[in-house]
Amino acid sequence: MPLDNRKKQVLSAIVDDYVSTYEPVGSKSLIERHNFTVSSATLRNEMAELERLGYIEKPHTSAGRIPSDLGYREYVDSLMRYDDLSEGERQEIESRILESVDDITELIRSATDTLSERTGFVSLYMSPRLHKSFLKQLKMLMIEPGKALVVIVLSAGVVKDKIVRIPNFLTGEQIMKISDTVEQSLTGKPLDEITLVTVASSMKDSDIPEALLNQIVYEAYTAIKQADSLNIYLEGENKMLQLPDFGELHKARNLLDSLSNDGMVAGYVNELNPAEERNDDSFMIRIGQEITLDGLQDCSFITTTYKIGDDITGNIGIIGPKRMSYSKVISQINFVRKTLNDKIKKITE
Amino acid sequence: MPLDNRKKQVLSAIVDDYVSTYEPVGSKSLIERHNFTVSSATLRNEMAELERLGYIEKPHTSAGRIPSDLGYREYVDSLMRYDDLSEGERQEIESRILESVDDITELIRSATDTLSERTGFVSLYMSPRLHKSFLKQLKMLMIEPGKALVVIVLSAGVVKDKIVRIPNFLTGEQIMKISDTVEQSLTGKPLDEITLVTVASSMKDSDIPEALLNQIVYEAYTAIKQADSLNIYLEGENKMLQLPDFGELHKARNLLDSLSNDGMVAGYVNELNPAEERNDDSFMIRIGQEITLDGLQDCSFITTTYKIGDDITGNIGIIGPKRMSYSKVISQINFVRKTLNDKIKKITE
DNA sequence: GTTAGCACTCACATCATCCGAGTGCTAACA
DNA sequence: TGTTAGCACTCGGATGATGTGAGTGCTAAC
Repeated sequence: MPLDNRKKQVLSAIVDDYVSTYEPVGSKSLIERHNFTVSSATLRNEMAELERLGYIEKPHTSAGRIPSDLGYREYVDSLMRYDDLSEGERQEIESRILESVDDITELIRSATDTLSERTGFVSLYMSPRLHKSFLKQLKMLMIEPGKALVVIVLSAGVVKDKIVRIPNFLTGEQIMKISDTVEQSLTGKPLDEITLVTVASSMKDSDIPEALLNQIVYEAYTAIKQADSLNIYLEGENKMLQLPDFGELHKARNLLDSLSNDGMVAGYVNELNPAEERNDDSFMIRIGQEITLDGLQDCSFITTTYKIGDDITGNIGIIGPKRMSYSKVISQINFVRKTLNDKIKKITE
Repeated sequence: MPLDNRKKQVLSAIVDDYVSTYEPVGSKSLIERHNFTVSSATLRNEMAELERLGYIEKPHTSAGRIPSDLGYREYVDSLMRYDDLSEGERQEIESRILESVDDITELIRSATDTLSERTGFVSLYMSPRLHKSFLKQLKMLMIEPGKALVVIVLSAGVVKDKIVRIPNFLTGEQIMKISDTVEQSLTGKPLDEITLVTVASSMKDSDIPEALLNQIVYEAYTAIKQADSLNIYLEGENKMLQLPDFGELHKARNLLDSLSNDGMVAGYVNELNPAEERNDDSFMIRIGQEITLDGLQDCSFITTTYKIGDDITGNIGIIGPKRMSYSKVISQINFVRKTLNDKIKKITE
């Protein structure tokens, strides 16, 4: 049963007030701040009803109401109006995100830092998911006997490398030859189609004794696979301590302990990415109890997608208190994403 | 004027008690916990004297005494006894520090993580200082027109790379030739002797028009210099919130805000490294007000040095509350450093 | 030089009290 | 039937008085 119009107004007003004051809002202060044409008594009735429906709740009997997770959800899904950034804000963001650097990672990181600075919350990015990207080059460079550097160039100019062990007696020329062979047979293949078998079979005509190749094959394979590993970068954890939401020490502890487990957070953010083909402009939003990560039930996740070329995507977003100004934050993320994508495009031509 | 024996005992006992209880220690509880042969009244006299000399202080009139920074300093310099780690502890540390990986950075990081886990404090490492290391290889790899990867191999097998812009029309062969030329003239040079002029002059006999080389020269030079940039890695910030020392929110905020400024901390830790040639076993210890970094005056820094080969050093250590068990922490750091150095040696042969 | 004794200090915990913003409910009103 | 005024009630939080106890410095005697 959808909410009637006045209930929507009331809920929206409660969320707005609570977000800006961080105090439970009562019927009387609601009247004072907003242009309701009815009396506080009527609002009390509406509020009682909204509470019965689960959209708002009371911290205790004699206090005002605060939005429940369901209330925030309703607000985000259908009540809030999107803010537009001012020209000044846009310029600030644009100038803050570095583009001079040729390293895409630096670029993404600066976008993430910008997000944290502008929202005052934790921001994050996930490293690009490369399994859809294809191999453009693979070189092996002898570093010293027994040690080589594998350099992998992927579509959109993403470069990864890894030091690997090789048999001690292999010479630089042999390594080059091997790497050329492997490169030739793998070039153009998407990363997720490259398996240990693919790599091995690419070398079966080599004049290096097969038994000796195993180690190299394996190392080259792990180097390729490692390029596709999932990393997360978090920025601005300390800023969360400024928020009243985490003003009690045990809450702050909980929060930071949870966030310090990078792997868990990365896994969760990754899960949020739904169906492969989707609208890039959309946001993944998780509020309060919707979050299945221990210790982050007072938070909300808002993430979206950035793109490198056509095949490679990653996530960028924020983790903030669920009591946040969703419209403001979303419009910030939206513009940062847009700017980031533009600048990535510029760099990768 | 050095402290007489009994004063040393008293100070030492006060530090020990305060560290373990986090409560100001009074004359009576001092008698109870330690085998003093004198009465509490005598201790009170000694304590009044120690206070006059600046080694201990009172939080307020009717409380016990706590060590001052000077008191901790005296304790660290001449009163404490070094702990030995148990066999079990040693084994735990040794097994916790990865050695399977060929990446030295991973190895150092795991040592740092171990430190944080075992002390419950923030641990840190500084990236290796490479200016003393010498260039062993320099390769430029064409990635796509206008873009190349510069790979630098330094002594002790340290590898760095950077993507650089190159003139669009240069071919892969030309790049290889250029990089061979540069490599030939720079190999064996310590990093801090490589300047823009050195790099440029290495190419003056090349058959590429000089004007066009400028960009490459500059990029190669920055790639080399960037390899020597100073990075810091901090681990375990969240653990500090568990400590009573930062049990008040504003203190916790202060602490985390200060620690979040990586650059400041890195600069400070770097400063702590004194004269170039020094005993590697030594520790840099800074206590409370001795620390010139804003917001960290309730902390102590304890850092030491790790080595990669003969030319390359870096720092590893902890930042904890100044009220810490110095002997325990130092022995942990000491053993971690030792283990780390051993494993680095094993990896680099 | 050491010690027992004692008056004094002061942070902290406990408890009682008060205040006020907010609620639900009832009865009257449009 | 929906709206409103009025009212009794709730309860968290602020305020203030009080008591407790660990600790101190000082003095005088050993």
